[in-house]
Amino acid sequence: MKKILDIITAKMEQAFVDAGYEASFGRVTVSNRPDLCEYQCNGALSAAKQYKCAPIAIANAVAEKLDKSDFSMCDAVMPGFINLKLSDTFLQTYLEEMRTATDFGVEKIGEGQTIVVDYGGANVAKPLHIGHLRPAIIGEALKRLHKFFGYHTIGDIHLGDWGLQMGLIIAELQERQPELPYFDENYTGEYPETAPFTLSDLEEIYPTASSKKSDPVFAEKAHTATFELQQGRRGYRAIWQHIMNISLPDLKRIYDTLDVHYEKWLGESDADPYIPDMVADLKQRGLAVLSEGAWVVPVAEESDKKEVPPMILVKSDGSAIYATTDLATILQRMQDWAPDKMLYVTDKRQNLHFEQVFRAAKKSSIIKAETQMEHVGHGTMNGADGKPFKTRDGGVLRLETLIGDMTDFVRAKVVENKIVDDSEVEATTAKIALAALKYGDLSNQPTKDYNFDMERFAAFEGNTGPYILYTIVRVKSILAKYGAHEHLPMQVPANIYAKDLMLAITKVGPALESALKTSCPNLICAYIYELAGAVNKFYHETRILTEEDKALQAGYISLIALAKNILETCIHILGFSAPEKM
RNA sequence: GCGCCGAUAGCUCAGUUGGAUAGAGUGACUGGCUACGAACCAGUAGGUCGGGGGUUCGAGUCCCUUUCGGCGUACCA
Repeated sequence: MKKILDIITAKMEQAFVDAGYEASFGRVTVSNRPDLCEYQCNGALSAAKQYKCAPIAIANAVAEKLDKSDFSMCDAVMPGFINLKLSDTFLQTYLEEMRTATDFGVEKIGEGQTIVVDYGGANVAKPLHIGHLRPAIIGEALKRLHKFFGYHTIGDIHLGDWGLQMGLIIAELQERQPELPYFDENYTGEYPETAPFTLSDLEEIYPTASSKKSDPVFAEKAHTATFELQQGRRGYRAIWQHIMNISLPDLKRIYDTLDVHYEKWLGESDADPYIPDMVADLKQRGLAVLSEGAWVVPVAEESDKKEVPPMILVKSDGSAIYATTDLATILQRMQDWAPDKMLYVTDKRQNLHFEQVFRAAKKSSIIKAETQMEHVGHGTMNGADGKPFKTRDGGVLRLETLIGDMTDFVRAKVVENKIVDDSEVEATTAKIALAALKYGDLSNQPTKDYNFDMERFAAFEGNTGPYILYTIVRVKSILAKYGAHEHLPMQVPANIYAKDLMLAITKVGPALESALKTSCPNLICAYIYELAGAVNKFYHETRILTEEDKALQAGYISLIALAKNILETCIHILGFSAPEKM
């Protein structure tokens, strides 16, 4: 379906042409003065300079020429705005078409294209912490948004399972249990099937090892272990496999509670087989050069305003670094899936790193010239006091703890309100808590830091996830009381609240599309908050179930059913869902 | 040093290629349930958009400058 703005703009452009002006001045926007009009055109103001005449004269001439068949109002007002209101019949027809179309008639602009969304960044052997929340939530939303627009989407967690962190664990393990066969280079037998450590051991081993990085002797051991692991040392590979076997199920379990699901559970280690040939090729083609003992790919460009350091391909100790695995991963993705677009959702501090990798990928033709590479760098989640999130003892807060705290907080309210039966408390609580957590995060611009305030996010009033859910639940309740409502046609709006709601409904396509194009899920949140507000106002001002005019009543039901479907579609994209009661 | 990002109501944030009176939420105060769910709706108060200069008929938005804060700047990820 055509977007309303496009329909009106086309008419306005024609009116500018008919009045003797350039079509480009005919751009129409949503009104910033809803008290005056629904849509507006400011083109006469900008045209005034070029045509050297009063803007109001142009506005009057254009308004005169405009095809007014779809408008109930078209006013040229000082200093030169053209104010528009849509006619009721136009709106009714448009909504009827939205109602009967697939996905509200939103154009599937991603049809036939493939996108890889890289949005996990979870490290094996390390519990997920609050730093993993944003990439998971934002990435999942962006992936679902692309899917909505028809893209073939592949979400890849890109596990951190290959770098120095693995070497650190191996080195620490060797210090603790040097007698294990994994460390005996002459050992040729089978290694035990059971790991010599548990999940909770791992969760303690890694931080301990990490804190010893400043010890040069230990650091050297860790680097050597990393190198040898990457070279394929048998015992180390066996330890690595143990770590994977223990970590992955736990990671999946937690991502499941967040309703975050990956199509691919690949990691840095899966890029490893591609590295030797890739490095040899880059060296052979002269794209990689030796510098300060390391092989690097110079990626600086003439037009750079800043200094862009070369991308390190092979460290001076011979081992791979994250840039190497990221580049090899791109190679693997191009070979296996040939995506048109790759989206990376990670902390914004990695921006330069991805700039380097993307340039190297392009320079070496690992990607095509037209392959879109985008780094969605997100900001940090801070505590309610605006300072970095810490536990009481100064440690990093585990993601599971955060989810648990939010769940406990919400459960207390659910129990207190006694809306659902005891048997449904947990399921309802989980849905509300997830909505609070995800909406609280996604309603912020991805690039900005924000403060996590549990009481504010889980508040059942204001611009929150629970408010959106509540709106949906209310409508569900009234629809259930009304009965079958799937095939009721739209009606001409009977009051101003109905018309406002209809206008809000028509904006779903544009809202989702700009969220897609800017990789900003917060635009979806802003939209559904506006839509939910329109629903609540309408609901509050209009008696629906007691309406005696049955045709009008059917129109009302059809209207709120459509609004509810849009809200549910949008929250599904955001990654949460509404309960039946709350 | 160089570069990137941010600063808007007490607090948390919007503000769509420059446009009409800078908007929400929250907190404060007030009104609305013998009406489909009051986790809702309505209203009041609260702003020299960090400071200064410039471009423009018009600047929160563009340019310059400056203050403060965060971050990045080749062998961590």
